[in-house]
Amino acid sequence: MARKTGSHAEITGPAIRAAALRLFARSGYAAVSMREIASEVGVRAGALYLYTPDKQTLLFELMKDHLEGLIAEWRSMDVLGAPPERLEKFVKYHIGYHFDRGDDVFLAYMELRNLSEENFATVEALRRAYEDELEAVLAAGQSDNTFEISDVRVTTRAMIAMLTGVHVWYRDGGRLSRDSVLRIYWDLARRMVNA
Amino acid sequence: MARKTGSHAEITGPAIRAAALRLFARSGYAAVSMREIASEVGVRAGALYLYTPDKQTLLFELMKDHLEGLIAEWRSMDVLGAPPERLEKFVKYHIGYHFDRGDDVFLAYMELRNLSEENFATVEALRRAYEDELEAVLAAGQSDNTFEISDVRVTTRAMIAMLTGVHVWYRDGGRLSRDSVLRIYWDLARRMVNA
DNA sequence: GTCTATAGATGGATAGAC
DNA sequence: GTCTATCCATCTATAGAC
Repeated sequence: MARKTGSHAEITGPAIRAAALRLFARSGYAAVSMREIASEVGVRAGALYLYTPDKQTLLFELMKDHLEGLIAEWRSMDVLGAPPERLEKFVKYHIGYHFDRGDDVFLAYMELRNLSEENFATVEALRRAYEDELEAVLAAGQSDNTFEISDVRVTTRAMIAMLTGVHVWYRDGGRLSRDSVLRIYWDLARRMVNA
Repeated sequence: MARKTGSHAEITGPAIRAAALRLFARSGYAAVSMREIASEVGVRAGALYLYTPDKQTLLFELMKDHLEGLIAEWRSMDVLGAPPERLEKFVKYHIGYHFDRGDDVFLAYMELRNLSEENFATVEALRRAYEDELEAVLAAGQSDNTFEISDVRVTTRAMIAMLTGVHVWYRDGGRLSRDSVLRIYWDLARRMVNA
């Protein structure tokens, strides 16, 4: 962790973001100090300001980059298959993302309150765009009668909440394997739309 | 809001708790100052310490009292009906509680990270006890084959997450009435267990 | 690029007057 | 029961040395 004085632009920047992500996710944005982040990286607090104009921007960019990546990656893999296949793919993609990047997902979910008004609007639009990806799948299935859904919008929100909840309890090495969890949640999602 | 100096023990105590609840839910525990709470109540910060030993205890008691009430009220109304009826009752009870006491539910859900180790253990046990109430209903339905569930524990958690998510988007006066929301979520929950 | 030092603000909590 | 005043810790962010 500790590091001697010198030039390390290539590693310090990402290290700061990684430390901030981990600490924000664990303790909450407001409860984490810049000194704490710096200490985790092995620099002094002042050095952080070479990489971010302020703490708020650090939080905002973590959330924004995460959500943009989440959406872009999904769009790159969503194909025009039948709605049930697309839904299965979405469910497993979403939960798989939680397995590997749980802190990112958690942060984007928990720290909305600590964004400035302007940053909140940007992040909220991204969250809505991601939700719309699932909603499009459900709507497609309703149109061709492979799904039976009473309210597409509410079902979308309910399903996202259900899937995101996996981060509350899942830990690697526990009672269930990742594959088991994927199977169970896909089964629940499938039933929610009568597929 | 502002109030003259004098004795107001009967109203100041509850007013402090109400203000703290609202502010903690809106901005997060760590982001709210004791001065802010006091200002909302119409007293100075020092006066708060006549009613709570410290800020941490204020948070803890809000969460603890809410969860104890949530569990006690449910236990007082859960009867030994058939599992599908009991599940319907639970779903509507849980969401109904969100409608009327959204801040309490939100707080107990979001501020776990800001509890001291000891307080966390207490609150976590209460949360688990509430989860167990739903799990008992699902397990009963699995035993008598009115439900078809692949993993009772995971289904319990998934359902709680789904139901709790209603607080993210529901607002009175929106597109859907409370009754519509209850109906839609009950339908989703019913499908999750193939009832 | 990082450090030391510090300005300037704000935080939780307490003491003592009323 | 509440207020004023304040202690002391801590915070974000900046300035200037290296």
